[in-house]
Amino acid sequence: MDDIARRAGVTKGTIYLYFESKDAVFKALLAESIGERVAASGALIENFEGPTSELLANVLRLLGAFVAHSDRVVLPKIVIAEIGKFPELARFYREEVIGRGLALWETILKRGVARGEFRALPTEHMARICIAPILLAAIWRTSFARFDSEPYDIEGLIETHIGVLLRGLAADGGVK
Amino acid sequence: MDDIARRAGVTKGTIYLYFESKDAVFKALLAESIGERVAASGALIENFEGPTSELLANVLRLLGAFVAHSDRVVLPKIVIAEIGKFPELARFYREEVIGRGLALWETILKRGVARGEFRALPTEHMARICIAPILLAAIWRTSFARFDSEPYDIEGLIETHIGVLLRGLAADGGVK
Amino acid sequence: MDDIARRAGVTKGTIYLYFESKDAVFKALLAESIGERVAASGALIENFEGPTSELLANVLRLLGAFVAHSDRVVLPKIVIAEIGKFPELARFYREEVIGRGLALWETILKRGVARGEFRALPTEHMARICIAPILLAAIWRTSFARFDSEPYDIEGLIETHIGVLLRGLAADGGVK
Amino acid sequence: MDDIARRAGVTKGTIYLYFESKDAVFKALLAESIGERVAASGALIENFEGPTSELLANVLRLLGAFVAHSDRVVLPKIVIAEIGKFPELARFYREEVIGRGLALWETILKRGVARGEFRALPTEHMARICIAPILLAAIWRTSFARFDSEPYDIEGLIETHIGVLLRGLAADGGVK
DNA sequence: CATGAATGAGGTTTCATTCAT
DNA sequence: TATGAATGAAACCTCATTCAT
Repeated sequence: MDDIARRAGVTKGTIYLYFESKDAVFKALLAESIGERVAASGALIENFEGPTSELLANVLRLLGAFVAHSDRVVLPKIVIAEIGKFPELARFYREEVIGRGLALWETILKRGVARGEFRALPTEHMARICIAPILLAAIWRTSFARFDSEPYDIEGLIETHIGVLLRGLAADGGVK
Repeated sequence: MDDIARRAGVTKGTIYLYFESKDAVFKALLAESIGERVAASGALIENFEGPTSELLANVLRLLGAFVAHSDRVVLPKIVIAEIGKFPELARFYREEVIGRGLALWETILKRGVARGEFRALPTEHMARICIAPILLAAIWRTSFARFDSEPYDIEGLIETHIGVLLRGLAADGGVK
Repeated sequence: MDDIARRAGVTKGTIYLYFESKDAVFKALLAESIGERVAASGALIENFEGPTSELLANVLRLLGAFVAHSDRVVLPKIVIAEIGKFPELARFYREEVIGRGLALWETILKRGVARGEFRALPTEHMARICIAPILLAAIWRTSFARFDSEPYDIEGLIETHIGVLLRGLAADGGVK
Repeated sequence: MDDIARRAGVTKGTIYLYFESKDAVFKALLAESIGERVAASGALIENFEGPTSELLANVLRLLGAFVAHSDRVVLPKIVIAEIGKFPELARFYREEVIGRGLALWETILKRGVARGEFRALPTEHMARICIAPILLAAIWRTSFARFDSEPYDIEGLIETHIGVLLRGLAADGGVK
């Protein structure tokens, strides 16, 4: 908390004027970070008109940019690190962030299947496979990037992921 | 440390006879957990004779089983959680575990390309894409599984991952 | 202080315009609560004309009603609770409240002795014995009453106290 | 806790090796202080053979000596002071100390009535009247004694209390 | 006069580490 | 070699007090 306070340019006590507890600070951060993002993504998905492959690539690039450049990328790491002491935080993250995120991915995947673009694969697994490299990149950037002389190319990772994924998913075998 | 000591059937003080610090305990655990695994995998890869797709699937299934059933699955989570307090641990993990793991995956992928089975894609990214769902499953099991009424089907995830990945990687477009 | 401010319908800062410190707030509260009460009691005692037993009973009933119904009953508890942090408060209470209260009781008791109604007993002790059940009731109401399903009958306590006390004090052995 | 630790000649952390919380420290202190005392008093009362007036005086003198000389006399004050922060402590004290103490006093009083020594008065009130000067003395010694040049004569208080009380309670009007 | 945001010392509690036995 | 009592720094949190507006 001292750290958070110092970065905010205030003292520890001040934080407790605005948040009830450390838990609450994280929750608010998560809610604010995710709420808008999920809403925006939901709208984007709903209104998208082109091929699902393009939609899927767009969403992945959006998330990739977030992980590559936003300060909020620390959130997954914080949640994992604090779970031991604040179990309630895990529940909240599980439901509000992961749950809603997976739901969106399932929507995308089902759209692809319905339009005859994607093969029908278990969406619960596919949603996780889509997101996994994003999570890995987030953990990478917050935990290990400091040891590398040159920054890891997250955008390159995402493009490679998109390429392999779309080919792997394609209904016609991925050939053009 | 109390916890660790209790499970080991000794007292906290005893641990410090064998390890210099908490850091050192984790390091030893990592080294022991990974050392043999990497050595075994290295040998397996070196000696494998069949198609690389089979090799890749075998390794993923091995890792999947590890994540699904071993107690050691907690290690990634512990490393992420403790990084804030023990930066040295992160460095060690980065080099000894991740570094060597990625090297092995690059070996597999290059073998596939060399044999004309896989397309030539940036191996630094592909290695991470291969491993990402494994990491996700590890974090899932250690952090969020408790909130789900029925356990998540990690083996199913791995099989789906293998299916999509091999198709996405295949040199001939993935058609059979 | 936040609590006090909220109940007063102002904010914490405002209190410090009128009082120097938390100490000062309590002191003022004590002075105001007790000052008038002691003055009134002093006058009542001075002007009373009937038997001292009646005077004593009247004063006890007055105090009993105060303890049973007034919000100010919290004062003794507050003083006891805050003494550790505000020693000056204890000194003030000792002198202004207890000292003057005991003096009044000694006046009553001496009146009874002088008029041949009461036995001559050490007034320093008798004054405390008279007041003790009142203090006990105050502490009871502010600290333990919440655990009882039905409220404790403070008026009953006072009447019993008066009965026993007058009999115990009576010069003629308490028989009528 | 720092204070407690310093007086015990250890550091704050050490206390937590033996007690779960501050609450637990108080509870243990109360239980240990009172448990034996109540048990002893219970036995004393049960086995006493003489007149109840003597029994009552003995018990009061015992308690008086405790309040006058024991360090444990701080307990009532501590309970009252900490009630705001540790409500559980109040419940425990109410039940284990006050509840059992009042029960013992009611036993004594009923014995006196049964033997024709005491008048029949509401025991719930009488028990409190018996104990009230003891409580007052305890609070006095722990909170206000420091302001007096010469120590207050607690034994004198108790003797006076006994004298007045027995006379006030006596079935025959208190005359000898 | 009044506000309310901000402070910082102090409170309880945890835990990696040490050391006499 | 092993113990386990003890430490002390650091964590989260509270609250009396201050001060720019």
